[in-house]
Amino acid sequence: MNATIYDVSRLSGVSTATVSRTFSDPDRVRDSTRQKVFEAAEILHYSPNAIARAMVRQRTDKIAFLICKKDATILDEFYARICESIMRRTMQSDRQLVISTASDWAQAAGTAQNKQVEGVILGGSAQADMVSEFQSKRVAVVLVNNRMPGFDLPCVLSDEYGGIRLAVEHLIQRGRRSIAMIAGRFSPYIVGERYNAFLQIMEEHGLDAGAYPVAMCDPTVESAARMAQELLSRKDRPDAVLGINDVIAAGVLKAALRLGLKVPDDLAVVGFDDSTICGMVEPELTSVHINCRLIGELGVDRLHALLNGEECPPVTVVPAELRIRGSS
Amino acid sequence: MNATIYDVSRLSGVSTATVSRTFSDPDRVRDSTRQKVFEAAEILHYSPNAIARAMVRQRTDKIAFLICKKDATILDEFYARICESIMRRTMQSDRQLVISTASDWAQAAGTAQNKQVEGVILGGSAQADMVSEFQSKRVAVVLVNNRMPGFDLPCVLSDEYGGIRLAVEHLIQRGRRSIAMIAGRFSPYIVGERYNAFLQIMEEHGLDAGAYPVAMCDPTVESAARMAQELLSRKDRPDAVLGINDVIAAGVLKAALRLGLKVPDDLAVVGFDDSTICGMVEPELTSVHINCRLIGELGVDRLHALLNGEECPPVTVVPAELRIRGSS
DNA sequence: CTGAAAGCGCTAACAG
DNA sequence: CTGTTAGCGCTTTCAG
Repeated sequence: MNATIYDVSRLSGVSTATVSRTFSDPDRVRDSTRQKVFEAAEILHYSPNAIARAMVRQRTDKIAFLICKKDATILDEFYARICESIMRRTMQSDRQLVISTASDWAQAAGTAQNKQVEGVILGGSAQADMVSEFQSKRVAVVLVNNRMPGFDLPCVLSDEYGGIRLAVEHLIQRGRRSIAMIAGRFSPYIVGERYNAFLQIMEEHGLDAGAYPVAMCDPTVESAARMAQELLSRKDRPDAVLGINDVIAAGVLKAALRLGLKVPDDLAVVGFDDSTICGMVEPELTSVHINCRLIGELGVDRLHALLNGEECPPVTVVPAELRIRGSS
Repeated sequence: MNATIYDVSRLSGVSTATVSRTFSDPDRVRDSTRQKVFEAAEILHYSPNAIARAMVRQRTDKIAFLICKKDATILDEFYARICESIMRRTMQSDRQLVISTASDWAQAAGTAQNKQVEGVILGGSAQADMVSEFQSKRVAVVLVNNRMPGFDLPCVLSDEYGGIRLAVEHLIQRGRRSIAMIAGRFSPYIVGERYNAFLQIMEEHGLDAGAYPVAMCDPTVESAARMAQELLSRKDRPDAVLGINDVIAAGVLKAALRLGLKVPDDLAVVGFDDSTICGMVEPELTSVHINCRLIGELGVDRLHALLNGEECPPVTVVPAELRIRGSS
């Protein structure tokens, strides 16, 4: 069916070994030979059979992106963005990508698919035992948007702290002084980072971060709206609310609307993630933008480095930006 | 490193051929033999090497999901949903999935990756020449959310017509009579279906679908908002607007808010797709729900059928549902 | 720099 | 129902 190395060998008049070398390491054959081989290959539409190659090399050049998250996975816009970037970047390399959920993956453990993977990018709140298992099977691991103390893994993070700083300082600059934060049950790492950053930066500016209880609601708009409605009904209501992400912030916007508060006059609202939601609501939502494309690319690059035995920085932090819109 | 078929053969005392049979078609060996083999395999942690198998079988069991869309791909929630379902379904089978964009794919044509795929699910507005090319390479093709007259391909569609009917009849039931539609430059197939359905169903109910120009805006909220603002400023403004999808409907909601119109009292708004947006806006958006999970699963099933040489219905239509919320 | 030859792990006739 | 045997297409020593 498809041309094989034998066909090329015959047509070009060199041995199959030389054809093989020509394709896997062109510098190891003489110029003129290389040319002959490539010409023959061209004519025959030959390109190496990856399966046969994988078999003899005992390598698959296959990596995986696992989203460690119970509910919505790729449906979470944030992961969808990272995923897209990882897809693109991997396509450019000569490695192959399989995308899956941590739970699906664990379930299918022992599958051929599963065993062929030489490296994984773990997104979200990966479990330590999962990482240990990969390491014991000598599968390279890179963490994205998470870190795991005690493990020697490269990780790629967005600057949560810096993002919160941008948001808080923006609100302060707009004259807001009583700023509340509403958090939600998302990835513990993310919540921890953003929440601590909030406390720290408020304090730094001499503001009382403890003036309002930092509410921990379910990660849904409705839950956030209810919580916000309560918060905004207090006589000492805040003049600004920082949502730990855009969904929460959208809930705050809803609450404001229901209570007849004008945004941003009576209340400024800022979100985090800069997702599509921001443009859908009225007024549009100010939010901290995370460079998901870059995170994805760096994740792939780190994994490739690891797989190629190259040096690899343990932590990479991607800067955040503030996108100012109508809500503040 | 890993146990091979030889190890199992030796430990269980049968030939490698029998071990092979035991794994690829258990019914073809005697009960007692099968047991012996599985026991030995268990002990050795053996499982067939997919690469070696692929090599001799000359099959890869690899399929692809290609999203045919210029801009946002997996970032489009609709495709993300279908994609997720396809991922899950494929995981359950013994085939492997690669996900890509039509453009990325075309660009990387001739790659090993690319050549290994035995079947593709094409989502969105696939080009005829792409399909022809696949067919000429004897790659099985299934269409999802699109159809291509003149090609003999199974396709899985959602019931656009039925969805629009649900939406329009719901509005009529709510007492609305002057209903306008706002469309946008999305996939020509989708726009065509939904638009024609609108005209037809309006007429069926003796309503004038031509009372308002069916606007064709850019597929962004802002563009929709502008268009809606114009439409809603007419002295004979409609009492209901049907957005061709949720983004457009969100734009209508924005316009209403800006003009001080009360939704749903002054204006009912209905969207299509039932995306996350629906819950983010205030009031929440009534929308036509599409069963993306089912579409994805059926897509995979059809492709598997094709690949297995089984009979396969040419067209499968998945019913739509209306999710009624505050905006109507 | 190039060639000959020995597999990688598995399956598929073909016999028995 | 089971064993023997000949490869699948490629890489990689080891010689030359």
